Amino acid sequence: MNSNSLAHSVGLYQFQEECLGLLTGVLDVPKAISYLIDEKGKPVCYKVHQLQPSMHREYVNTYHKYDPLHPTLFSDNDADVVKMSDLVSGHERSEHPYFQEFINPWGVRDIVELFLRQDNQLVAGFALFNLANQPEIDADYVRRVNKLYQFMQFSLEQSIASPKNTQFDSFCSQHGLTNKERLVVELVTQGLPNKSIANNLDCSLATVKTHLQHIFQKLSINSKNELISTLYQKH
Amino acid sequence: MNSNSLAHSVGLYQFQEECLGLLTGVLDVPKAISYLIDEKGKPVCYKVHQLQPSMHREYVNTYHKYDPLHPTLFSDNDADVVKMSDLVSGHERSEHPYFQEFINPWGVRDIVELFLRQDNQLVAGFALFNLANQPEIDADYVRRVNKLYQFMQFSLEQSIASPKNTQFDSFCSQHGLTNKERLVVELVTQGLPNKSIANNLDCSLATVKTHLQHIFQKLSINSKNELISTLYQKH
DNA sequence: GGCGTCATCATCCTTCTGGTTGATAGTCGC
DNA sequence: GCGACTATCAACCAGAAGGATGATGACGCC
Repeated sequence: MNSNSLAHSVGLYQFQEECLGLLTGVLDVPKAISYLIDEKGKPVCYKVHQLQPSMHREYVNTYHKYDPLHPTLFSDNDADVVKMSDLVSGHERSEHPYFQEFINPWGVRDIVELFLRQDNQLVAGFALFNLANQPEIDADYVRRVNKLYQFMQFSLEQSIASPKNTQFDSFCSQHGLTNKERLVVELVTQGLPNKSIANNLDCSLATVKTHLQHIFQKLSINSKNELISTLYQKH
Repeated sequence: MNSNSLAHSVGLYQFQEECLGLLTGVLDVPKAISYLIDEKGKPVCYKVHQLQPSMHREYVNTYHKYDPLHPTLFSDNDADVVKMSDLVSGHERSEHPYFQEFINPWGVRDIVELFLRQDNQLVAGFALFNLANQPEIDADYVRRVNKLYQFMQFSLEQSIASPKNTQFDSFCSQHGLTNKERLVVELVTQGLPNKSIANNLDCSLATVKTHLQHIFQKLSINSKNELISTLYQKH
């Protein structure tokens, strides 16, 4: 277990939700989506804001591989707030199937993507949509997004170092939980049923159950209920 | 800040600065001021944003004692975001020296004050000014302030360790749980399966399940997992 | 007395969980 | 390369939990 990925599961799930609420609550955002990024760089735990499920499905099934804002493209640099229109030429915009078949038909003019990092590694992303029937994204909007981003990143860094999370961390290390197992624990503490956990992690129910089995064994417990209560009683 | 309050507010100083930056960066705020609140309820560690030193001096020397938004007035309730114009009558506004001599001459039309709390105790405040030459504060502005406040408070709770004083009683009363139901909730938080709960309460499994049904209805949840997690996270 | 609430229990049915076994595939260290 | 660990998934089963409905006795209230 390396120190990078250690950071992954620490309270991120709820943090992500709060961030999405902040962005959509403060800015004029008709659609937005956020995700965590697992140890392989894959987006998981999607949370959407007024985004059609069918649009998301199209993206996940097909178009994600053409996404010029896909997190894997930004894992090795230090990009934080990126605007799609700054990256894509007019030619691409009119020619490439990603735009012809996906972005344009859904009425999307532009997207601003935010990347949160821990120890220089991507851990979460947020995509804010700008639609064709809206005012265009201007410099002031970008400035605000940057301000919000700055505070989110600050808050994230604070949270990780906080006693609450170091306790969670040491709890997990104490019992030798792997990264995936930690993430599962976190989702369990949110009160989610296994099916939702599987959806969030984009894996099968069987996998979730196997992870749980291992967690139960490592902690010498028998149920998710016990997991939550032991977790909170230690704190 | 003395050593006492330092212990109380480790990390708050920078947190306050970041919050002020967030508020002034995202909202249209011509002047703002923030402060921490020491153990006696006194504002300390002022940080200003485009606010004239002389105005601040006047306030600190003289007018603070008339301030209808002064933190001491809100320490015993759970006010979070407060607008001056909601508290002050037109009569006061035109008659009272605080307005005649201080607020009005400085061109201030309205003020929105935010109060951050830790363990139900005030720890920091933020005053956002609205000037006479600006658009008036509207509902949307207040909504945005509330969103920002919500995230600030969340971030604070994440960042700073605090003995989780889960007001269990108030939680139960809030949702109108009966005594038996409270008892069931308590046993659920111990991670017990229904059968054990039944044994503990010396009643049948069916009864426990009925109690749980009622609890779930009252809290609008679906499972014991959710029950435990809402209990620990929301309060 | 009648009404509402609370606590109690039962039955029936569906879904979710936990436990087990077994299998594949990738990574890491030696 | 080999073994240990990790992540993934499948199938199966027993038992637990969730949801609906109905019923009974106790209590307090107007």
